Amino acid sequence: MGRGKIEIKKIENPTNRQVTYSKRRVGILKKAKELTVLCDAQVSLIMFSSTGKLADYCSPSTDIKGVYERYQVVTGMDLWNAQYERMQNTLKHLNEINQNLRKEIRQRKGEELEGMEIKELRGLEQTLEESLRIVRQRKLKSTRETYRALVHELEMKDDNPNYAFSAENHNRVYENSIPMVNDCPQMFSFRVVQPIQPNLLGIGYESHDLSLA
Amino acid sequence: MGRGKIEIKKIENPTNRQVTYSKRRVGILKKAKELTVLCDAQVSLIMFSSTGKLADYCSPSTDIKGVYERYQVVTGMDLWNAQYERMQNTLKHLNEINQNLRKEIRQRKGEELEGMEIKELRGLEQTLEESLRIVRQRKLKSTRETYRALVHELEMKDDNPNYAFSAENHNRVYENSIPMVNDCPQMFSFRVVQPIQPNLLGIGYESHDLSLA
DNA sequence: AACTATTTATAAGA
DNA sequence: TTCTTATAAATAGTT
Repeated sequence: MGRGKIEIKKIENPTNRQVTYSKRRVGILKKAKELTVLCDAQVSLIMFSSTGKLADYCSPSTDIKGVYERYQVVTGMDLWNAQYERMQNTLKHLNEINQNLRKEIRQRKGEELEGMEIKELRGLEQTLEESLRIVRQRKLKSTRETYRALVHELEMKDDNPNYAFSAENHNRVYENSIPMVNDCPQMFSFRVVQPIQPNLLGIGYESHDLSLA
Repeated sequence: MGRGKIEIKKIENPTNRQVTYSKRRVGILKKAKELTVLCDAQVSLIMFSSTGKLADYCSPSTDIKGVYERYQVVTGMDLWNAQYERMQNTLKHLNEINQNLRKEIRQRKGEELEGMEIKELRGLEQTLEESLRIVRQRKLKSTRETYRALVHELEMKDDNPNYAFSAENHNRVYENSIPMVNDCPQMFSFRVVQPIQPNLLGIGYESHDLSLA
């Protein structure tokens, strides 16, 4: 496409080469843009001249990073460094650990006991018994403290008739946190931490029966 | 350059668009190759069709990785950070999940009950009771099965005096499944499963007391 | 950088 | 898809 046909081989004259590069660079960039628009394609074109000058084009729907990432996904090519691989391994490892933790929880819930030997079952039974003992102890302690707080409050009311023990007050006091006049209040303040993914991070001990013990 | 001039805008007819893409893809690839050869340039061309199909060219003097590294050097752009940050977030997230799973396990063990409200304690108590019930049921089932196996073996011995009830035989039969003649755990071998990373992956129900139940 | 003869790319049709 | 072909577009050599 010119005054004469040329052979496709390196142009030895540097000036001619540079001139041809300039012309063709414009041409191919135009082609890339047209392809993007006409055909709704994603195109990334990067060129370095023999003198090292950079010219590039990238479809507006994305950027170099995006194209690069997509390219590596499609080709499965490892474009990233050792650090990336290390991170992937860590990621994989953490996932395995989490799977195992989930399994332990399921077993502690009495699910998925099929593969367990009797010795393991006995060990699990013992830890559950111990846990239950501790939790009951704790619950008892909590209950006693709440009771003491209530008694204390009633005593204050008796001692001081001006003390407002209204229904509102009562509700407010017992609704979320229970102030311990003579004990540790932080025990009852419960901060709800918003999990990033509730279904993954949540810890729930669903109460089967909410009536008082 | 065709039977008629076309406007450079998206070709709405999908078939035409695909056909044009195919033709122009060939054309631009040819241009890229020619530019490489004629002008001794480094060219990287990556194209995704609107259907997601990849086509690419890269000068033989380098590869995609090399071109992008060079691009990075010249532009000062960090192509890795986006991906790296995303992975770091995933890592962080997995770690949070991990922490929460560990916390749930600790609480199911009766540890770290300090921050819990009485309602939660009651829920935990109930789930532990339920778990314990299931585990005991399972243990009982295991025990019965082992007992039946033992009885069966003894019957075979009675019926057939030639049946070898040697020490070896005995060990083989009772090595993994546990015969409960009088519920004697230390009698049996305890297989320790080596975790991949003991401190991270192991599931252990450490028996607090190995004396007979 | 412009010009323009010529080659090349490709749009439309088969 | 592939081939054909008229025509548009790109560009080699020139100025």
